[in-house]
Amino acid sequence: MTQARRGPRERMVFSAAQLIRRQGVTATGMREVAAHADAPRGSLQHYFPGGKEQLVNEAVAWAGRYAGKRVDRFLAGLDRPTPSGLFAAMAAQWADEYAADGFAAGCPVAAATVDCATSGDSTRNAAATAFATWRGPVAEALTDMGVPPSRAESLATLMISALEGAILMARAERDVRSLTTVVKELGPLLDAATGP
Amino acid sequence: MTQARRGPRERMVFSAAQLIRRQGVTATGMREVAAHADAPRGSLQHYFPGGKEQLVNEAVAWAGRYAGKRVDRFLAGLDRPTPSGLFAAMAAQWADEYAADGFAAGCPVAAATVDCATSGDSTRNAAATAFATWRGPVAEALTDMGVPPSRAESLATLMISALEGAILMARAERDVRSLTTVVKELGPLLDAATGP
DNA sequence: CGGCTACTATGACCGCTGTCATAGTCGACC
DNA sequence: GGTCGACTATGACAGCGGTCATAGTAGCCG
Repeated sequence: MTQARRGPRERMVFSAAQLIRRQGVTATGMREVAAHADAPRGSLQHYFPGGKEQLVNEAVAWAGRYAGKRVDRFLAGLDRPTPSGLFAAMAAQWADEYAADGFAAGCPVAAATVDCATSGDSTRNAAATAFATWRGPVAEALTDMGVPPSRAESLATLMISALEGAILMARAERDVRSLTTVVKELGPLLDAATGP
Repeated sequence: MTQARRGPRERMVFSAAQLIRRQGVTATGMREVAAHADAPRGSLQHYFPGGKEQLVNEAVAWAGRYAGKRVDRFLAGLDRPTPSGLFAAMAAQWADEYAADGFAAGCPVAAATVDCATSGDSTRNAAATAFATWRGPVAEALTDMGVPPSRAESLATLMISALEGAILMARAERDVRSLTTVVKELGPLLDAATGP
């Protein structure tokens, strides 16, 4: 999944995303990113002349693309695609990670939003497009399942909102209960939208 | 609402919460908190011998209590209390603030979770109890409205999750659309739970 | 070989952070 | 008055932050 055989630049973006989703943006240092990526420190200013802001923005954008691609993966994994099934798969990815590796990490986009929405306008913008990049495939998948296009965007927003909030609570409580709860409660509502 | 006539200690906790919800925990400095509270710097180590961690934890706890009390306020403001009405009021508080004062601030509990869930265990714990302090009154209100106790906790979790996520997206996109969307989509589901 | 570009390697700078140490002020109480 | 406690006021410290400057290496091209 995470090929070590990638350019140092890409590795640094990836490492930045990993560290950001664990510690937040401000608490993540540039030197730390380089060390985590096994990349030379001098490459930072070479690949990211825009400084930390650029690196963070690219990490956020990467996370958005990753989340969007995952949606297609989830759809391929469902033999009988339903909205609730997709949502359950999205939440299960997080629940599985938490069960396996602990509750150390959250969503990088959320971290960037919380940490930079006020100060860094470009980062805030990167987070907005990341959410859009994520929401797009979800809404598209919903319409493919029979959800009217007018509601697909709304339901996609609801799904991502509930998921992000549940991730937050799960990390705080060190318990995946919030994730399983939102899946259980939201499932029927989502599937009901596929009817005429 | 925010009486300036309070002890310096309380003012500092309040200011800490305000700054944290704007900038995050790490980006908020102790000196900055003291200045924002018009409190002497020397009082920091006097009132908070536990250092920044203690101050942050108290700010998070304060936010949790505040959110819990707001629920009762919202209920008092509704002449005909319904689950969807409560949820709409909770979201409207944020939408109104964003419309009036801009999208600078988020939820302090979310900020603390994102910033300290990995590093600071005591702060993570404070965030967990803050969520519980918030969820309690919501679930209680739902049962009072006729929601079976078995589902009340689940729906309260769903409401807070969706709200937190919508806050996140609203800040990133500088648009309250996510807030209004989750209210619209989740309302019928919530009200349907009051039936037998 | 010379020259050029891509990348790496360090070291230094300044600013800010949380924390500690010390001295000072103020008011109440015996 | 004298003493004690609560609170305030500064200054210093050590550490880390991002960033700039400069020098170095490697490889390709002509």
